[in-house]
Amino acid sequence: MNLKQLSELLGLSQTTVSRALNGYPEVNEATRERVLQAVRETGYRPNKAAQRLATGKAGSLGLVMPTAPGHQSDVHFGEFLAGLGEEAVRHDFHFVIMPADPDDEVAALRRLAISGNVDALFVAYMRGHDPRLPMLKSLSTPFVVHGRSHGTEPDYPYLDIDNEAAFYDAAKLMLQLGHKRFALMNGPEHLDFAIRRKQGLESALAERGLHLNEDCISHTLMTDEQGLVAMEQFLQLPDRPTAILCSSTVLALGAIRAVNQAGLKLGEDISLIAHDDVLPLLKPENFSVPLTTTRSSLRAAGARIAQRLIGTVKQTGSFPEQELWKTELIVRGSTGPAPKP
Amino acid sequence: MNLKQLSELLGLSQTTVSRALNGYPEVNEATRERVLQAVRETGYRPNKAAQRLATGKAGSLGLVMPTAPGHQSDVHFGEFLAGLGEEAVRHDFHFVIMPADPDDEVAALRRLAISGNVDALFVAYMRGHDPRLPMLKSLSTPFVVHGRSHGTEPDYPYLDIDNEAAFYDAAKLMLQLGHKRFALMNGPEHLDFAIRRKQGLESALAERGLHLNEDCISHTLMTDEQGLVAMEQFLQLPDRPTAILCSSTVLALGAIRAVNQAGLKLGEDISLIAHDDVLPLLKPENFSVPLTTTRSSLRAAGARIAQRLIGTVKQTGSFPEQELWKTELIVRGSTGPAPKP
DNA sequence: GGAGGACTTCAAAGCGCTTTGACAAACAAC
DNA sequence: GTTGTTTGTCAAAGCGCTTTGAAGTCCTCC
Repeated sequence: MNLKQLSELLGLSQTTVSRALNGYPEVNEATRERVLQAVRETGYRPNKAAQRLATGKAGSLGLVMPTAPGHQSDVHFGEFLAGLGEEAVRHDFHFVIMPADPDDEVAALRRLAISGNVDALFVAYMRGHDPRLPMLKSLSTPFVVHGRSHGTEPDYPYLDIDNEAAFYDAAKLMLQLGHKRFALMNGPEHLDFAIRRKQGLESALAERGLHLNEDCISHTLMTDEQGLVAMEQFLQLPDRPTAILCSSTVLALGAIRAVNQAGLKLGEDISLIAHDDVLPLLKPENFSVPLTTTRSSLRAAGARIAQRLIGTVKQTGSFPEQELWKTELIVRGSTGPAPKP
Repeated sequence: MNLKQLSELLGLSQTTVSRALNGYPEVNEATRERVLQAVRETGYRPNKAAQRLATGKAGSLGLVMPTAPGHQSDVHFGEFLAGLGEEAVRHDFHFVIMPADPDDEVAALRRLAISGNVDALFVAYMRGHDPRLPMLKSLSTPFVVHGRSHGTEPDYPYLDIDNEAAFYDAAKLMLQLGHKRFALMNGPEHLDFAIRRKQGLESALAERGLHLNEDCISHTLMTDEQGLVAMEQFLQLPDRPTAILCSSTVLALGAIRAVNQAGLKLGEDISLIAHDDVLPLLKPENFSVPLTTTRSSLRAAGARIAQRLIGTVKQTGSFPEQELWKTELIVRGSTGPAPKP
């Protein structure tokens, strides 16, 4: 059943039926009702590809999903997608997800944009000097970045959390508790949030004349295994750190296993603050020792970005181009006074 | 840059350029090379919507993502998507994801299929007597179901794991270890896998003349919190169970917290076997007491389904309509002999 | 020298929708 | 009775691609 058949069935032109369906005012209400009735009876649905072709709008957001045979799937991605979805479902938008090898992201994003399949793009996993930004700016597809790109003029639309402040505050708390020896379990070095969190920690330390030793920084994928390995290494250091900042509750999961295996007590021998993306699976309060965290909901960020993107596409309302969300520092049991030497 | 412009630029007809790009044999190799060169220089990409409209094929798989403001995002979904993606990326397929309220799944799936936006559908979270099956059969869009639907003639294409055998085997192991009092921590009651796993357990018990008490069955969402709650209730039963079968490592996570909090020892006081979907975040070997599991990779299932769907769309090769994968029973530390009374 | 083939290329139709510009019909105003 | 204004409807063009059917060119072979 297509528009032509439907209009023949009704003895109307395609124009009139199309307008009746799309809410145009120049259609007699009685006619519109007849059309709607026929749609209900026949189950007619407009062909999206044709609509897209005719209007240039498709009601869809595009994103690139990094994937590869060996590539670990990322819980953060799923959670973010849930946030996007929550908002998209309200506006009858859908997603076009292009899976791509992480090394091929620029090209994949470009393909997606130019394909004419999406109205707007969402971009994540930002790096320092991210090569996708110049590319995106040269295109006419609207986009919003989750995160920022260190080293690039911040003149693009983004939503980020204040990673630097988050880790600055976390470090401050540790300092107040008397900790002097810090370690940082961070995400991959090239990622923007990792850069900023490190800066946040370092500037808090610098204020007290302290310095972060290279041995006490790990940059790894955000998996619990990597957390375990990194923590094991920290614990073997001659002058082992007592204050750990950790970029994810996922890393913390492994880190805490290492602490337990070493027979140490979290919140006494070792204090730890993790960044909490509010993953449903890893609630900080559910850890055997509840975790002190810097918190910001990934899902809420997803919903907000969807809102901005859809608003832009539909031209309803205007939004700030740049948003920087503060994180909350939530103190629980995993932080305590520095142990006496 | 569109096909018309490109062909004018080259002084060729649209036909020839189109054929050159799509690998048709009736194009002079020299001409094809010229076209390809021009594509490289101009960055031309065909408009997908137009291609879709012209060919009826879009190179996309459709799926419905259950979501709602209060709805917990599901790690299993993300992991499955990763599997689909892994395969899709090889064939330059993408996904169209329609977020939908869980109560609206049938309609959402229908919309997605009829929209003409997808070549094939993937369907999950199967229920007993699933209402989506009759609907799907009435459409002409190819689809593959992950799971099965208890109570429906199995004449539709599916990929499932042998849930019944998995839990039958798990129960057998427990029985051999001398356990007599069983409990089941299952997923939502209406879901197909939950039905079959329960059957598997019950038939193993029946062989020994044992019976599963209603108190000893929980049907909940697969979250760690629900696991905690369910286990707490089991532990308060007057004649508390010693053998727990658990439908997910996520549930097990909470369950084990409850066991620990009760001061009991996993693998001694309580034995537990969980089903392991091979989530990267929850490796059974990383639990403080490594978990005995029935294992089947969700990600592998996703990849396989993508393979089947894409194969069907592209008409390359043929695949079995129905596949039933065996799970592996992997014995680790969480199972031990039944405690002496 | 003309028939038959192989090889290339092209103009035009069509996919299903939206939108432009034209046009009846009905009514109001002069 | 003409003109002007709404109101509701339509035919046709166009979105960017693929594909059909036709046709031009160049060989080969009798």
